[in-house]
Amino acid sequence: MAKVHKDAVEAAELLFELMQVQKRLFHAVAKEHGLTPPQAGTLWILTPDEGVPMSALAEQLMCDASNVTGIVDKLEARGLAQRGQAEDRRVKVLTLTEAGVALRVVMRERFLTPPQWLTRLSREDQRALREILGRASEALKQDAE
Amino acid sequence: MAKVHKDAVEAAELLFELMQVQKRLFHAVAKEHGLTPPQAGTLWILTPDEGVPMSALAEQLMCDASNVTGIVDKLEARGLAQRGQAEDRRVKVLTLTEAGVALRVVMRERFLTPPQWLTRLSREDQRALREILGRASEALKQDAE
DNA sequence: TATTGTTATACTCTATAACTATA
DNA sequence: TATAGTTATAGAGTATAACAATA
Repeated sequence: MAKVHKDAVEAAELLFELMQVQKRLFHAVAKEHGLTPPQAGTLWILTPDEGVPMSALAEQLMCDASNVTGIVDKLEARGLAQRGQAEDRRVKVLTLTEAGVALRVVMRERFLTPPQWLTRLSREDQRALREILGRASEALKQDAE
Repeated sequence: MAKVHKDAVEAAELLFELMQVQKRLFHAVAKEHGLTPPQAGTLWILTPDEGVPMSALAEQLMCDASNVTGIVDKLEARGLAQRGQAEDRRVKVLTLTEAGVALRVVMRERFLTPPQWLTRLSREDQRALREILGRASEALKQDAE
C-alpha cells in the first residue's frame, strides 16, 4: 500500500470541515424555496437539456428506486418536473417544467456563488485551488471509465 | 459588492462535485456499521474528551432539538453513547461509551483516509491544497468570532 | 427471465407545538 | 419569564419485498 502523505490527511480533514459549511448552505437554500433536501437535490440533478430516467435519479440521490416515485410525485404536483416516456417503454424520463428550470437557475446561482471563505482567498490561491481541484476531478472521471 | 473571480466560481463547482464523492462514502461507512446518517453524524460529533449538550448536537446536526431525543435514544440503546447531568440541571450532556469511542475511531479512520482523487495528486498539489484550505479554514474561524 | 417503475409496509427523520423541570 | 429537553403528532424520507408492464 502506498504511503499516504501527511498533507493529504490534513487536506481531507479541512475539506470535511468546509463541506459542512456547504451542506448547511444547501439545507438553507432548499428551505428558502420550500423544498426538502431530496427534492432540491432532484432539481439540481435534472437538466434543462435532456430527460433523466427514474433509476438514474435514484442512483444519484443515493436511495432506493422506490423512493423516487414519491419524491417526483411531489415535484410534479408543484409543477416543477414531469414524467415522460422513453423509447424503452418501461423507462420514464424526468424533465423540468419551465417553472422547474427557473427555480433550478435561482438555486444554482445562490449555491454556486462562492462562499466567503473562498472569495476571501487571494487571487493566486483561488487560481491554484481551481487548478488542483480540476486535476483531482479529471482523475476521478478516469476512474469511472 | 466585490467582483467574484472566475476561478472562485469554478473552484466552488469542483468542490461541489467532490463533496458528492465524500457524501457517498459517508453513507456507505455508516451503513457498514448499521447506523443511519444522523446516528453516524452524532458519533462523529461526540468526542471522547468532553460531553456535548443535546442542544449543541441539534445545532450541528442541523435539525430541531426534538429530533435529537430519538436519535440519542437509539445510540444509547446500542450502548454507544450515554446521557449525563451537567451543572445546569436542565442540560443533559452526551458522552461516548467505550464501545462508542471504539466505533468512532474506526469510522473516522475509514472516512478521513484521503480518497484516491486526493492521494493521486502530486506531493506539491497535496501540500498546496492543504495550505490553501488551511487559510480558508482560518478565515472561517475568524468569522465566527 | 430480467428490468423499470410502482405499491405496500415498517421504521427513521423532521418540524411544529405543547409540556416538564429547571433557571 | 426564559431555557433545555421531552412528548405528541403529522408529514417526508428510507429500505425491503412483492407486483405489473415491458423487454
